[in-house]
Amino acid sequence: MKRLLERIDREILAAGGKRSRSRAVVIEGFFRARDHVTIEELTRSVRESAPWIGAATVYRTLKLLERLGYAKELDFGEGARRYESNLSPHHDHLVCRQCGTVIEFEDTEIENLQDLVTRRHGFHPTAHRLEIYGFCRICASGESAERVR
Amino acid sequence: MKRLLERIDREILAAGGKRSRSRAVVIEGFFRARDHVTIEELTRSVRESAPWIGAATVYRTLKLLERLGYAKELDFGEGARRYESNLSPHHDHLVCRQCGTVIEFEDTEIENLQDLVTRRHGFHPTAHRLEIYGFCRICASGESAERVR
DNA sequence: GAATATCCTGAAATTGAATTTCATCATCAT
DNA sequence: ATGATGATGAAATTCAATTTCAGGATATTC
Repeated sequence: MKRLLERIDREILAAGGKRSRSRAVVIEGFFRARDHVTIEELTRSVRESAPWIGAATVYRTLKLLERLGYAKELDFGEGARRYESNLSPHHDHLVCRQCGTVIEFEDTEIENLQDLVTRRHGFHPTAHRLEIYGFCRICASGESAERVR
Repeated sequence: MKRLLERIDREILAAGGKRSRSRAVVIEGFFRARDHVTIEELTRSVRESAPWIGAATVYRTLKLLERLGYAKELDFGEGARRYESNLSPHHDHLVCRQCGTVIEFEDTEIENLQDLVTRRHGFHPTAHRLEIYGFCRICASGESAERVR
């Protein structure tokens, strides 16, 4: 984690940016937070230890991390976007409409078929999004206790 | 087309709704418009023949069509949502980031693999979205003339 | 270690799509 | 015709996201 933060720091400097206390707190908070956080959730969380931090800074910092390739923006159609760290390999998402749980999965076969489709249309892909919405095992079984989010 | 509009009319009546001139214009405009329109585009278009129609009515009418199963809401991350008619069979989208062209494709193999994935996680799918972003044949070849949208 | 250019900040203002409110009008059932 | 209720357009509101702005912090140059 320390090494990661230092590396990001160096990249920001190399790109003409400067260090800042607030940004450091947000970046570390982001990597420590559970994945798929909203800006609002992350803001609330970093403010516990650094209450002066404004939401605008959190927005700005996550855009920055996205530009540097360390974060990915997600949109599960909830109104607010979510962010995940981009350290783990590519994957897609199962999103439970009841409890909000997000299950990540990886399927190289699907990816291969996607490549076939794009090739068939002479299309040059740069990114894709695949989300499957529905009910997770627990919620589908009716045991659904409470809404997590 | 006439039969379709009449059928929708009947369904609205059956559900306790009433007819209205504005709504009829919007619905017909929607099915006549090219696919994947934004509310703003559709509003502009219906106002050519019915300038009194407000944007709120277009929003409301498309939500209604969605509820009845005749329209689908799309979000290509452009800020504004798009809508497509839900008459043709299920398909996914290739979205060109240069010219905005949307290519529809259908791939039952991908769908099957998706089912496998969900089953593997005990997940009960209700919907999914798969979009591949990149550059269409024309834009990728550099001939890209102008931005259509 | 001062000077300075420039970046970063938090608060507040702004944007823009989407939704809601509200007074009025239109449509359906009787 | 009449009454009940749905639908309308304009305006107000919501809400996430972005931008503005004046002040503060940080790197760089000497």
